[in-house]
Amino acid sequence: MNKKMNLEDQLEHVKHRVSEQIAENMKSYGYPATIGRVIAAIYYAGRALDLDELAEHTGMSKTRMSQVLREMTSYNIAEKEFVKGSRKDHYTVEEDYYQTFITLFTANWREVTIRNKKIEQKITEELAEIYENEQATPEIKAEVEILMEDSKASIRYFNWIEQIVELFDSQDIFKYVPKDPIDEKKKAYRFKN
Amino acid sequence: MNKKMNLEDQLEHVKHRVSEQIAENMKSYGYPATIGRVIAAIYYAGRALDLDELAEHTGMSKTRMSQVLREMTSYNIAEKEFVKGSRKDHYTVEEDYYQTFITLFTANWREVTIRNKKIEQKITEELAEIYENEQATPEIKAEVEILMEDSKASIRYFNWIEQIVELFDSQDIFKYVPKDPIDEKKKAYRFKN
DNA sequence: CCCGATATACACTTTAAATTGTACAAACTT
DNA sequence: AAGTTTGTACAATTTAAAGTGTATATCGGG
Repeated sequence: MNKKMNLEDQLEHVKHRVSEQIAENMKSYGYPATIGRVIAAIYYAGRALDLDELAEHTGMSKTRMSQVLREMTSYNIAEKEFVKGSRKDHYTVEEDYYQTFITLFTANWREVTIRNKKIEQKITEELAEIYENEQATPEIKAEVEILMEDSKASIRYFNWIEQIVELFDSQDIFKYVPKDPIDEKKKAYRFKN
Repeated sequence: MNKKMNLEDQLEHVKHRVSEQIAENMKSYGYPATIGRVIAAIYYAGRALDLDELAEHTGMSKTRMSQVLREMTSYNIAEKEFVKGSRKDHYTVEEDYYQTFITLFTANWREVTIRNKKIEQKITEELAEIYENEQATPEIKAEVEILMEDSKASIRYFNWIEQIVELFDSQDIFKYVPKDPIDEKKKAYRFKN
């Protein structure tokens, strides 16, 4: 630790570290790190920021900010906020950690289930076609039946995933794994600013 | 769909599609797609495979197989199985979808909590140091206090994540979101082969 | 103790994802 | 209507991740 740093710089250093930490966590969620930097920037600013300000704070191009904020709004972890007298789009972000987890987790897995159910649909059709082909030998038919079973098992699994998603999305998860009581309280005045 | 394909080829085509589907899903879990191809290869083979066989089935290099299987064993979704009369390492994989989800989910989030708790530790120390510096003005101290609160909130959140991990790892999740009854039954004779 | 077989270390190549810069369209100002 | 300001499309570049090939250490069998 550089002892010559003044206290303001040390504070900035801490904030930067937190920002990188959130960025890294976004990667673990399966999303671009830049999302984390944007969240940190807006959080520390304490107000909605526009694309130029975000580019400034993150040290990235405005183009990238545009891309990332679009992605974030699509997941509902950022939203535009009207600012009087300004033509620029200003963005706020979800600041509740629990909610961000839930939102990103569910967005990811919803996508997965939709994709997989579509594929299973196609596979089922393809298998039925093979099965009904008059050239199908008993051996072939037996193998088709196994693959059909696999497909059904896969669908059952994705139904379970859907229910998991629903468990989080509905907030019911907190019934089984409660938030820390302190955070429970905070919710009450979260929108005071 | 190419009508000239014979039925065996059509079956292979379905299997290949499933393999790619699992591969794609691994990416959504945040792991390399190749893991999915390895799982599919071993599943369809119906027995433990060695690195050369896996390279053959996946069309990839043996080196890559070595890397991926090491990664998989580290997550406990693959394990070596002794095969009499062979010097090669043979691998089996976890075939239960639910369990694979749980294993990969918990591996990922455990890593995240460990990493973040370490960082919060450092940040707390750094903030304490700033706070106790005799040059710290009241404004600085006030800001440190806010950052300290943030840090504590972060730790509370990661404690919650740890509990979520435990919920899955302990299989308690199935109490709240049960498996499909059919899969529940299957468990009983899963190890018959 | 040497030989062939195996897995992997390591440096390199390829592929995919993140990021940028330029150009332009839409909306606003005068 | 000409001139700004803003956001973003699109192609190009950079960076990071996945994958390969050669070289080598390790092990078991003769």
